[in-house]
Amino acid sequence: MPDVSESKHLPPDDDMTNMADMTEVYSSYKSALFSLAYRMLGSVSDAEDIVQEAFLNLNQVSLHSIHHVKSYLWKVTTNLSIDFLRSARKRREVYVGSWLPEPIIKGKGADPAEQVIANEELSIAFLHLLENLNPVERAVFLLREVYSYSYDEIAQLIGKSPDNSRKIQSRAKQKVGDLSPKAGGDRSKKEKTVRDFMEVVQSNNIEKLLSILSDDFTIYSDGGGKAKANLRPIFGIKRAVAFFKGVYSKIPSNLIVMEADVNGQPGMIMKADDQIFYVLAFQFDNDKLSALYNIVNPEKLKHLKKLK
DNA sequence: GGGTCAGTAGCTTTACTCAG
DNA sequence: CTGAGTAAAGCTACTGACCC
Repeated sequence: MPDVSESKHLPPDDDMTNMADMTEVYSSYKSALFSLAYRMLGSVSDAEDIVQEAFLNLNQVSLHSIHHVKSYLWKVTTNLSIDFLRSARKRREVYVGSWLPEPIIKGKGADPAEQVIANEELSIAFLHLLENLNPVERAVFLLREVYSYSYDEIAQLIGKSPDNSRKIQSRAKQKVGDLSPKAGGDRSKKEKTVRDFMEVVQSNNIEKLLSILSDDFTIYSDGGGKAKANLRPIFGIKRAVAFFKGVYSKIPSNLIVMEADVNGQPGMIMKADDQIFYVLAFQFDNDKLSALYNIVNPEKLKHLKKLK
C-alpha cells in the first residue's frame, strides 16, 4: 500500500509526531491545505473554514497516535471539501445568476495563504471550468493534474479503488477538455491586452474593443442576487459589444479603473471611495480575450477590504 | 488511458386509493 | 367527480469493475 505522505506537495514530514505543538503543525501546513481547499471550493472563506476544521479534527486525536500528520491532514481536507461541495452544490442550484469563484488579489495586506494562490496562477477561468465536475471528480482531477498524485495515492485519499480513481479522472478530463491547470502563456502580452481593454472601457472605443475580443467571447457575471449583474452568460462578440455600449453610459464618474493581479493573472478592479465594487478576470486566447469574468457579488469581495 | 457493460441511485411519470 | 397523497414502474445518469 503506497503512503500518500511520501508525496512532494507538502513540506517534509520527517518527524512531525515530535513537533512541539499544534502551532508548529499549523504554520507548516496551513498554506498548502488552504491551496487545496480553495481549488476545491473556489471560496476563500469556505477554504479557511475547511482548513480550520481539519486542524480541529487533528486536535481531537493525539498527535502521537497519527503515523503521518501530513497525509492525515491532506486526507481530512480533501474529504471535508468533498462533503462541503456536496451540500454547496444544492445551494448553488438556487444561486441567482452565474456562480464564479471568490477572486484573490495580489497586494499588501492580503493573507499569506491567499498569496500562495496568487503566486500559483490559479485562474478564475480554470476554477470556473472545474464547476463542471462533481465533487469527487474535482478532487481526483486536482490531485492528479495539479498535485501529480498516483492513482494508488488518490484511491487512499478518497476511499476508492485505484482503478475507479483512474476512471473518475478519465471522465473528469473528458468533461473539462484539455485545458491545462496552469494558465501559461506570455504574461506581458496578457498585460497589454488587459491594458487595451481598460483603455476601451474608459474611452468607449468600440472599434478597438472588436480588435481585442475573440469571436466566441463570453461574459460571465456573478452578482449573487446582491448586486446588479446579468443573470445569464452573454455569448458572442456582437452581444458583448451591445452589452458594453449599454454599460458604458452607466459607469459612475467616481469609479476608478485599475490593473490588478487576479488569481495570478492580469485582471482589473474597479473601486470607488477605497472600496472594490468590481473584480474582472479574463480568459486569454493568444493576444485576444475569450472570456470575461465579472465578480460583483459583495459577499465575494468583502475579504478584499484589507487590501491596500 | 480509455471503452464497455452491469449494477445502482435518483428522478419523473403513471396508476391507484381515499377523503371531501 | 375532483384533488391530494402515495406507491410502483420506467427512465436516465452515474458508478465501479473489467478488459484491451
